[in-house]
Amino acid sequence: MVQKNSLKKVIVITGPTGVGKTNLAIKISKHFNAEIINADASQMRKRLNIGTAKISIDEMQNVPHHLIDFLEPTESFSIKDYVDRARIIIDGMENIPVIVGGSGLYIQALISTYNLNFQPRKNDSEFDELSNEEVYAILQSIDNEAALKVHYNNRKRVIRYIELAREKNEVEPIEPMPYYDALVIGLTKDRFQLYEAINNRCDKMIKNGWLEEVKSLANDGINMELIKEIGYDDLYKVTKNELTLDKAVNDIKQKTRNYAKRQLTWFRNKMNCEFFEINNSTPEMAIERIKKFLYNK
RNA sequence: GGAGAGGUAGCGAAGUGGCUAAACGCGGUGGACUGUAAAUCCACUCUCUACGAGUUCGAUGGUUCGAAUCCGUCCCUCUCCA
Repeated sequence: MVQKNSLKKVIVITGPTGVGKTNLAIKISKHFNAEIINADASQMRKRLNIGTAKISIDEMQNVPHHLIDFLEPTESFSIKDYVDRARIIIDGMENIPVIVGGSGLYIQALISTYNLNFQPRKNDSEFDELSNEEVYAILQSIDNEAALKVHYNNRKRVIRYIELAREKNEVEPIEPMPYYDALVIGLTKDRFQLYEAINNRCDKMIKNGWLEEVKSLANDGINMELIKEIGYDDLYKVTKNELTLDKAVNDIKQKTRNYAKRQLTWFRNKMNCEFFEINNSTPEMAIERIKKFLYNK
């Protein structure tokens, strides 16, 4: 059993999209002379700048940033890749690591001992001809316990559970435990205000040239269908005159709001967050809390 | 002023005498989720003291054992003609 106080201390700043993570992270990092490790899957990708609200070099204010802007737009990447790279960076870091982002699963996998020794997801077509119910029946027959955890319509997860079940005997189980001593700060905001912020930010992104960003990607032959980040496909359709800009913008706002809600569900139920309501708390309060966590004072 | 069409739950939209508290879609809310996670999926959504009860389908008055559905009157919206 690893003693908790022997684990490396890390700060995590998470929260739904548009809540103001970046801003707070910079303030905190400057105060503690910390370094930021990005935990936002979308912001890892190069050239998806405006649409993912990626921090600019200026905004970084000389705070070192890691694992941001390093993947090709459609390059495949997984949680395991992320965890491996992030841990190398964090474990070798002299300064305080501040993990910032909204990809809950990535954060969870990074700060705890997720079992990532299984084979990655395959792209096999074994199940192509089968209905959801039929695929689910296969899972039931080989691992009924796993089957009870998914809905048969959640095809992606059902298939993944089949893959895991087939490997189960070859992979050593790992107890879920903390990997770092993490203080997880979850930023929240009144729902209505959060949605307004998302809407406004989306309008701003369009003004800042998001559509041009999309055009440039498409012009360079990037397969736009492989970009699953919210908005890119909608705007691509606008460039092809398949959708009006107005409609696209509305759809994007809608999808982003839905996404923020899903994130909140995750933070509430899957992560051990200390929530900071952004209207009722100041960066100074967060800094005080972090001081207490780091230096026990 | 005349002729037509229509007013259904937050929105769009079915329903045209009992099986309707009212299909379906959207939105909203809650939830699941250990390898593409800005993904994938599920549930709930008139009200309440909630395995039961109470109020709904523009308003109002009727017909009927029974109406969102049939009839009268009124109000409002849209299109066309003046």
